[in-house]
Amino acid sequence: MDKTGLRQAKFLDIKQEIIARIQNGIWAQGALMPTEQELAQEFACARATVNRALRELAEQGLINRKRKSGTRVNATPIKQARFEIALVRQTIEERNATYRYALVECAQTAPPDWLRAQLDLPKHAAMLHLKCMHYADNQPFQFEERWINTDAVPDVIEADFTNSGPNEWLLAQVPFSNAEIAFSAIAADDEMARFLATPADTPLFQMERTTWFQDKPVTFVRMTFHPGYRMQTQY
Amino acid sequence: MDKTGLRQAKFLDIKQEIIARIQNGIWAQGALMPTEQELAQEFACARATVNRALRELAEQGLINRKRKSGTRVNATPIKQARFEIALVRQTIEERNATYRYALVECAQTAPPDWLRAQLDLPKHAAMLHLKCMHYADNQPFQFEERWINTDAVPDVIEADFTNSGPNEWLLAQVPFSNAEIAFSAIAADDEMARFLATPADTPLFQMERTTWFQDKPVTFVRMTFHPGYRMQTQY
DNA sequence: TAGTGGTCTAGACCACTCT
DNA sequence: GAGTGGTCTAGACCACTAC
Repeated sequence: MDKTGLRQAKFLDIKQEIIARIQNGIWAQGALMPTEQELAQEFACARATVNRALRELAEQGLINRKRKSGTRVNATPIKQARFEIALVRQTIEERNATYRYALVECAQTAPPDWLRAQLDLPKHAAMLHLKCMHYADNQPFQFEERWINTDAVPDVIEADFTNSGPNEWLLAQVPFSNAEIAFSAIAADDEMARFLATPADTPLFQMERTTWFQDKPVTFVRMTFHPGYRMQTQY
Repeated sequence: MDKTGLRQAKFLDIKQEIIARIQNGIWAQGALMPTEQELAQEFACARATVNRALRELAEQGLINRKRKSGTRVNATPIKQARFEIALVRQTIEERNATYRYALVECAQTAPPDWLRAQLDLPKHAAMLHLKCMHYADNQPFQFEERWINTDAVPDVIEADFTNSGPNEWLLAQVPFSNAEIAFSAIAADDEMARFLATPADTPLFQMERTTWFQDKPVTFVRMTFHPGYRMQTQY
């Protein structure tokens, strides 16, 4: 079907049709939908094709599937917003701005207590503590404060962060780790205010990220953005 | 197969194995991976099974697939963070706190200019303008300011928002719409400060959401959270 | 033009869970 | 017990694209 000149995968057609039926109230919220077999008959396709459409809709949170009891339209859709977390460099270059990086500070220290707790580290763990700045068209864009667990990534001691940021280095060394991320609003302290060229106590958007590699804490980073920064997405 | 006592789908095993190989550097970043056929042979399964594993890894952004050229390990993984956007009521009840709602203000007005621009509305559009509060254990949790396009949802004029919030009503009326969402940090103005029981100019976390239903703007909402609020997730 | 991933099929067996 | 979704297979054709 649908050989009308448009070539779209059949399971996408089915997804669209199902969404439309839900939006138009043909299948009400909380209501039971037809079984995969019935839908496969209606759409004249294999059950696997219907299955893929329904599986993706379930992943998006629009429907709820249970063996034996069937597929239901979710009453309160717990929708998910997806944010792409890219390198600052990419974020800036996508805005057609010139990226510039500067290392502010770099030293080996013992972690503060709150960080030891957060990363579940032993008392005398050795860490590398960094501060750096990211600029877009020479305007302050992001202030980055980072701790790296030298136990998890020994090579970091010899790494040179004068010309490129620790994030890019880490991504090359420790690919595809797990992370926990948090967004919040904070007031600029004196240091941030100076680096981000803003008055003290300005509200700033902050992103914190803790990263593990194979259950070993690797790094904690606190990225504070310039005033007015917005994080946006569709869903 | 895989009758070793563990019951996990084979495509999940394959996913894990591939992630492990990437993490251990067996397949380096940017490198070409074996074809689906070769992997199917190695894992002694159908190509469709390998396909599903690789498809999901590609969705997660770990690998990059192109017809004819093959599958590559992504060099700079644009990872995605997923946030679940639920009703305030749910968010609060999940924290085992008691939810309370209060309507502050509700009036039909013309939209301010910036909102007309944002929603692409005609000059004399009619809108419902609402302010309300959400409490957790009687502590201020979220201040909500919302505009609803009465043209898109005429029934809203007769809706009663004294006992439950407009979001719950809208979800029941306009299921599964499209939305755009933005996070930012702002300073509390006098009104917010009073409602959130905080000094003026306190940094606050704010979430703005614009919602469409079938290409028609439905509502714009600005949710401002109590001081110290953090939005968290794993990825 | 040939190789790769993208999709689809018809059928099968299994796991879960409602009754 | 029986019905539903979850997965897998072996094979097929197609679309894209590097060569």
